[in-house]
Amino acid sequence: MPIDDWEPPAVLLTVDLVILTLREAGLRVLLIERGVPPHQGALALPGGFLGHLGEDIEAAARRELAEEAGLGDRSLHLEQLGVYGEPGRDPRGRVVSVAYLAVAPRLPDPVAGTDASGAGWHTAESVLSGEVTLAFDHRRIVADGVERARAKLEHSSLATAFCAETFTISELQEVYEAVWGTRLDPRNFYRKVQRTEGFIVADGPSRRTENGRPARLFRAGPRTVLHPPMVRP
Amino acid sequence: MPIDDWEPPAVLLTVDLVILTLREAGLRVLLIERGVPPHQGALALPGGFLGHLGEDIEAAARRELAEEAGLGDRSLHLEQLGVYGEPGRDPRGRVVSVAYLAVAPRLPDPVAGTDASGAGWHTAESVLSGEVTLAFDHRRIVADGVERARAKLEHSSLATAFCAETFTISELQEVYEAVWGTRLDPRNFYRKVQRTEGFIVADGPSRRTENGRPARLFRAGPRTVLHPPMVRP
DNA sequence: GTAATAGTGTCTATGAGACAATATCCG
DNA sequence: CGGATATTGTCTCATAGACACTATTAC
Repeated sequence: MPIDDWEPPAVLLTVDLVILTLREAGLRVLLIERGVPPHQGALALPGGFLGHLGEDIEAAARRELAEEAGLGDRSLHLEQLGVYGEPGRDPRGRVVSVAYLAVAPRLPDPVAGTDASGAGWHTAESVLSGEVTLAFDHRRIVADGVERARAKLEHSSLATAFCAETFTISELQEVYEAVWGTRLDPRNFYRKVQRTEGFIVADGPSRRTENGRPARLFRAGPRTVLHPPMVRP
Repeated sequence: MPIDDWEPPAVLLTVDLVILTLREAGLRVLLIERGVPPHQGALALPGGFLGHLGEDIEAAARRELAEEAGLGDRSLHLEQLGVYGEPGRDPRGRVVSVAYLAVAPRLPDPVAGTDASGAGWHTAESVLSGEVTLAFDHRRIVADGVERARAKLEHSSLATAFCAETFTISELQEVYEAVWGTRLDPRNFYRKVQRTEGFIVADGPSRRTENGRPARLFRAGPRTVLHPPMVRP
């Protein structure tokens, strides 16, 4: 019951980033090593406080993407994941965090000092299984981010955000297999993707050196929602 | 670039509620008439500031559900919708709002003073079309809430949250038709829902007076995610 | 009986999944 | 040529959607 001179309480706002990408062994999430208390030295998601009172929240997310992950120039997929504001989640006081999900194409190690247990790309599995311990409630945020990505692969063209500008259908299939953790039939996948109007559009005639027949190149099409959806086995 | 004595800025936190239900003419959203500036007298979503610094955000949402909507006792579906924190959205300063989506079963007029243009259940259509004007960015929040509900009807058992404890299959169908704004074939709907294991379970043998053959009664089953999903036409 | 709604049966078109077959590269 | 991957073709099964039909109430 507000009294006459009641003033609403003010909270500290942070953004946290779940940045996903694909590397050799599959789905990875970018972790940094905290340089300041609390949880100094522990692994955590990139992120930080709102820079100033007038900063837009998504702008703050993009700023942290640049500052903490070195992913400033690129225009990667970024979407809001949710708010994590449980009292007591941060010893510095009432800190409410807005989590964002970012998806980056394959790229070289972005952060410095990637020693075995330090900052860098960790497999999603190692984080979700608890093999790697994160500060705050960041493990839960990663879990929510991975689940969001898995769900959006079904109904949106998010998978193309894991790929470079142009890509082959097999590369796109690897995205689905890595994020979902399943195997898909290349032949059925091929047709399914092609028949989904506007999902991918042909680019160059073909590419590829490695081995076997060269594959055609595609790029992301105009469609962002998929009808019918890709089905998770 | 943080300087040595830099202090993170503090923001004011509010919760806003998109409370959906079904009434005669279809999908409705609960709006209140603002009693204080800014936008005094205008229609807006129920909501308000965090009560005190230690209040959990979802708890604040439930508190507002009780205080502003008179829906305290009931245990309705409540899920986080997202954060709306654009600078300038609220003239009182930097106000960041966490929006929640609530779904209520059919119930009598909950709030007082339901005059034509005042507080009460407004059709979702009138809000989305702009026929009814809302304060702040609340129209966008309603749009996001409705779209969330539409999407979740496909893949979750959210539809049962629009129904009473027990319901008939036709009543469940009315939920889908109202939220999606489409017509469905009762016969195919009937089988589809029945074949989705765990979605609904039989309750009483039958009920219903109105007209025609009495319908069997069901209640929500244990399953919350639907495989395969209900498909939006 | 008729009107009305509940519930069942059946047919068809479409898409998913299995998998054979062909194409095109490397060596 | 053989090995590898890309791409196409075909078959089968499950399901969505259309819709005839039966069942059970009120009048």
